[in-house]
Amino acid sequence: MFTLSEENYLKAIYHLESGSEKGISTNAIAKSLETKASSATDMIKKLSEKEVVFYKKYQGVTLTDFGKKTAANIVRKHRLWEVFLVERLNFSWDEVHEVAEQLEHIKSPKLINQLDALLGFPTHDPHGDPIPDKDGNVNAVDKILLANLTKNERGVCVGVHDSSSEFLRFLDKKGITLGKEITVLEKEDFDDSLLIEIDAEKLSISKKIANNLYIQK
Amino acid sequence: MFTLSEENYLKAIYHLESGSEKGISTNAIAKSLETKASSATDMIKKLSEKEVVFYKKYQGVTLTDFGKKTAANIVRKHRLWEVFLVERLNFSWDEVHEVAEQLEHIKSPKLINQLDALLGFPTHDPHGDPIPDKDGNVNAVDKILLANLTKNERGVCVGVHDSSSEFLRFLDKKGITLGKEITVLEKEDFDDSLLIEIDAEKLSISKKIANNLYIQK
DNA sequence: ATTATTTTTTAGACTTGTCTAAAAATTATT
DNA sequence: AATAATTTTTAGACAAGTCTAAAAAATAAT
Repeated sequence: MFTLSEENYLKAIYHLESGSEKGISTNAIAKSLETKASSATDMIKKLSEKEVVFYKKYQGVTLTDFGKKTAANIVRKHRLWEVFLVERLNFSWDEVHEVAEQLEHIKSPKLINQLDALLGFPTHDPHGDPIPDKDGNVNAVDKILLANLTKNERGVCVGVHDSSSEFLRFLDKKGITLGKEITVLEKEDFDDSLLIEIDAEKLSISKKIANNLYIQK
Repeated sequence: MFTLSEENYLKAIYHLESGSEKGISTNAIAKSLETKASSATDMIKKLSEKEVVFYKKYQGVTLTDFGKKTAANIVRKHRLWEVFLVERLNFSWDEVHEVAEQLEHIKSPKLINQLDALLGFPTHDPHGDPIPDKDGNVNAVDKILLANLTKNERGVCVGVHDSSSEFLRFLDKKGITLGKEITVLEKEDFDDSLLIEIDAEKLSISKKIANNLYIQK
């Protein structure tokens, strides 16, 4: 069994690992958890003892298979709870993160399996992120950043990279939600902004926004 | 804001207070939390600092109004989650306690208000215990122990005193559930056992059972 | 009304998870 | 390749919550 702190470190390492081939640095872990490198080192040693990470001094860490499965299960719980909050408790997608951060640590296999069933075995959370299955497997989808579409290309909005409340509320304000179709009408060389069409209306989108929205062609 | 440990102490004191006029002894608190008296003393001091209990050395503690409200809110959350687990996630009444002990510490007023609404503003948990409202008020019902009924008296089963899994599973086995009507046919002086009628069948009930079942006349 | 027993508190220690400051190792730079 | 800069680790300290053992206070018993 893992403590709250151990679970948070595992989750952070899990997220950092997707998207980098090498071991995860102590500094990266510390930064992502808003703590100090020395604290991260201490915890890494503990996690290594518990055989959820491989660790060699100064070489960073990688999750073991057991570690991956454990971390994926925490992410699974987090995302299932997010679905529950949005679909059953009228939370909006920018309100769920904090609460899910708490709920993900509740220990009860029955609870999470029943919740999964109640929600109809959802595959994605409200931000479009995939929900790992009971064995920790995730269906990777071939989504790309809106910024990588070329002129006249078209796709469906399927996820966000930045899931901060600020960004999500911005999207709400602009009428950009998951499932909507987006067409790139223009790409502006000057500032890399995009002119897109959504709901039959033209909308200008900054580079920053385009780099945080996932599209499926 | 209160730590997990502080919340558990508050809840224990809250439960001990209902049913005793005087201050709650250090020993009683320690026993109910399965810890040592010295630990209880330490925590009592901290709770006193935070003004949720009145405390005078060697005199035991009582909850302040603020403490009562805080504790009642934890109990409210515990019981609402129990209802959710039974009514929405197919838990049986003997499985909910452990999980609710975890869920009761989740901090999100919106979560608990929405959950309350989702469940249709229930007034009692699966064991018949009343759910405090947002202000911490509880509707005390005039329930009495089955053991206190006299021969030929009749009432509806409305709650349990002991809510251990063992006892609850025993009741399941005997077909005794909340809402059922029970009539006392005989009281046996020898061992204080009862002969009751339930579902038009006769059933012999030991003193211990009769002292753990609440009836409303 | 003393003495004995029980309860409560204090004192000091231990664990978990964190921190700062300094030392050691690695990586980057010239 | 040697030095500078950065990263990582170690050492020692601290807060929260717990424990054991001993002291102090309250209660019970003779």
